[in-house]
Amino acid sequence: MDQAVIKRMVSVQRHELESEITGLMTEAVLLKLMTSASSTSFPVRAWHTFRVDHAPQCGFPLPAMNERKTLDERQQMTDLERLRHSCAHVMATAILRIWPDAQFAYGPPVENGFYYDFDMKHRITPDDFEKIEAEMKKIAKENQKFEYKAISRDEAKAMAESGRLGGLSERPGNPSRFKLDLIDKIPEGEEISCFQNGEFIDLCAGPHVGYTSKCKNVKLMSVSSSFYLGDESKGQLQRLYGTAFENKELLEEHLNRLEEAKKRDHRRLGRELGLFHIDEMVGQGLVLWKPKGALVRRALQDFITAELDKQGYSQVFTPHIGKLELYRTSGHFPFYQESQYPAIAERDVLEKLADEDASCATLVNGLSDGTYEGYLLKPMNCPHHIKIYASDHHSYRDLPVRLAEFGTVYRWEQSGELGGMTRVRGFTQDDAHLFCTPEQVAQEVTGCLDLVKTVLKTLGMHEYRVRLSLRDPDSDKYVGSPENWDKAEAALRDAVQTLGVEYTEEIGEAAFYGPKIDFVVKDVIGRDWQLGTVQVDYNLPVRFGLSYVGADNQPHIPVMIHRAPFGSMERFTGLLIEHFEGKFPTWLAPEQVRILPISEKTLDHAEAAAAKLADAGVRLTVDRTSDKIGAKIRNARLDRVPYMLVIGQREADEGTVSVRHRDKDDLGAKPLDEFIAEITAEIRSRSL
RNA sequence: GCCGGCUUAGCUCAGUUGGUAGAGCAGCUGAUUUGUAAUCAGCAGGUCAACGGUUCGAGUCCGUUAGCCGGCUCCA
Repeated sequence: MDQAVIKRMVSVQRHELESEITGLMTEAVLLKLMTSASSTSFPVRAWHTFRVDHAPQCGFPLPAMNERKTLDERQQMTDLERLRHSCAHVMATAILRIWPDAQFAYGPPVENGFYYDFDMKHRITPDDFEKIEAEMKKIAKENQKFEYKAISRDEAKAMAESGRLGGLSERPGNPSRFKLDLIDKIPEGEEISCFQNGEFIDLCAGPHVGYTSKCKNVKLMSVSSSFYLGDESKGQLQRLYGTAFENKELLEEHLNRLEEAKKRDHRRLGRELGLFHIDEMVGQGLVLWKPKGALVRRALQDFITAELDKQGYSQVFTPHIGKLELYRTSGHFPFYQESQYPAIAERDVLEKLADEDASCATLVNGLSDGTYEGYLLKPMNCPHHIKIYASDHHSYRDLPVRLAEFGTVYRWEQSGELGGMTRVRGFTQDDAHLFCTPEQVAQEVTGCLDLVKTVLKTLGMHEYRVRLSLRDPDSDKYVGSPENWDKAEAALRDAVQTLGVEYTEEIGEAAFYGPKIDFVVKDVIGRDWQLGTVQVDYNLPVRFGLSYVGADNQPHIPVMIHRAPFGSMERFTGLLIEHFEGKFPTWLAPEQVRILPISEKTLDHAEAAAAKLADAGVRLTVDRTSDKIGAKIRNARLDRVPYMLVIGQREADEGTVSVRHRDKDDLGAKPLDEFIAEITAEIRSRSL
């Protein structure tokens, strides 16, 4: 184990021993922590898992590439995947014809196409695409046959050594180092197969289409970098992405869809609709909610707040910072320093160190090991909520205690990770922590899941998947008793089954302190984003020495549930913008009605109608420009305003408004009062 | 953080082989008072991301930095 890691572990364990909560920790946990400094697997993996799984804002982990699928599994490709995988071979052939030094690693089909990872001297840029595509089309025209061959391990190695595997048989080059490694990864006794098309032979389990002529409807999409087998230490490869379809029409349809998708990108719509802004001078990943975006957020928060009131939550407010001591106790400091904004040292400390001419390192180390005290921008809300719980004595009769807050947290995400509203450095979680008895866990989790489901249903978001993350019984990285784990997992499984949606159970994906359920949705360019999450936690209550008095008049440790139905307001709103293409349902729309007077002559009537609508709580504006009615309608539609009310002389005389919906065109004239009744009902019911 | 690409007016983009910046939309002003997706005219708007270099001369070539975009890694 890395010396530095051991050192940090020991320091935290010492700290834990010294802290008053230690006495309340279970013997099992303590023993595990004490013995773990010499163990090779527990602490690092446990902390790693904590780090990966605990945050409500999580992406979805990529499938482990080094987990070798069996031959059978690999050969279960759909026809389209088979075609795309074959295109990857054609692409490799083309690249080798142009740059014979290319070394190929791994080239699977993926959701919307295929890629191949390779290493070579020349750096591919989009300018090269045309050339490569032309060569690929030539290869398709040559109509090479894909030929399967089973070869012995020695043969395979010999071919790779001479550079003929994943290289050009006619122009043997250096050893194919990735292929050599991949051969070693094939279990002894398993068949080693390769496929040859024309001059190109590749180590490959297949399957492939019959001939390269099938591979003519291809398009190279983008080039990027990757690591061999996803391992940073193994050097950087170039990854060239392409897509392919059975025919030209399907390919073009796909490309058109991508163009359409770009138009609903929340970064673009956010700017066009004036919803949010991210300013270089404020800081990367720090979202400024503009007035219209703020209205959307307020509507969402009002919605959640109403649901929480129904379900017996208590809303709380906590500060944006807390003492380092708080995060030393929770365990987040100093382990996550690299993903936190640097700590804020106390003024006295700074003055003292300045007098001593101390170095920055002295300050940083002192803050890390607790010599000096300071504050941290909160990276999560749990510790603050825990302290609210701990500030009162609790009987089992009081539980569950449900503390909710729209809590803003700050995390120093890597700069390359930031983007739009979906991955940011400051975000507000619609967070809550439930403290309950072990017996109450199942019921509380069900309640949380119902809330997530209600939220997603109300917003018409049906395209999500649910992941139940369980522990790996063969691993020793989890804290808590197996009985508690069984209970927690059973409770989560029962709960997720009542959801009535499909879910996947993923062994080994649990947090080290407990299992969890995540809701994952896709953005317009197909990336997975975790939104809602429900997590069961047996660990933090122990670390903070939480307790309640049970029916037996003895102290017991409560179970904590972390949950956030939106995940974060920023991410959720970003995905919502894309989901609705900016056409928010009326209850969410920042501008619900725009009144369009035909001319200035009816402006007074328009203003009178506006006053009545505003009285009824409708968000509206009046278009006072001297544009013609056609232009006013066009502008309102571009702004995605749900309802337009046209008021001309006719309407003024009759006391009506001509209603136009952004999607349904002219709905005809009706009395203003009737429209007000209809739209307020629509808003109240949060109808889609 | 890593690899690659990009950065010209508020937005979308032109700008030949280096010869000191253009359009459309938006904005502003004026005219127009209009019946269901763009009325007309004028005006204004730029240290060509920043800094440094090569050159008689740099938006254009080279370097550094920042930001953005796509991946990778990461996401307590």
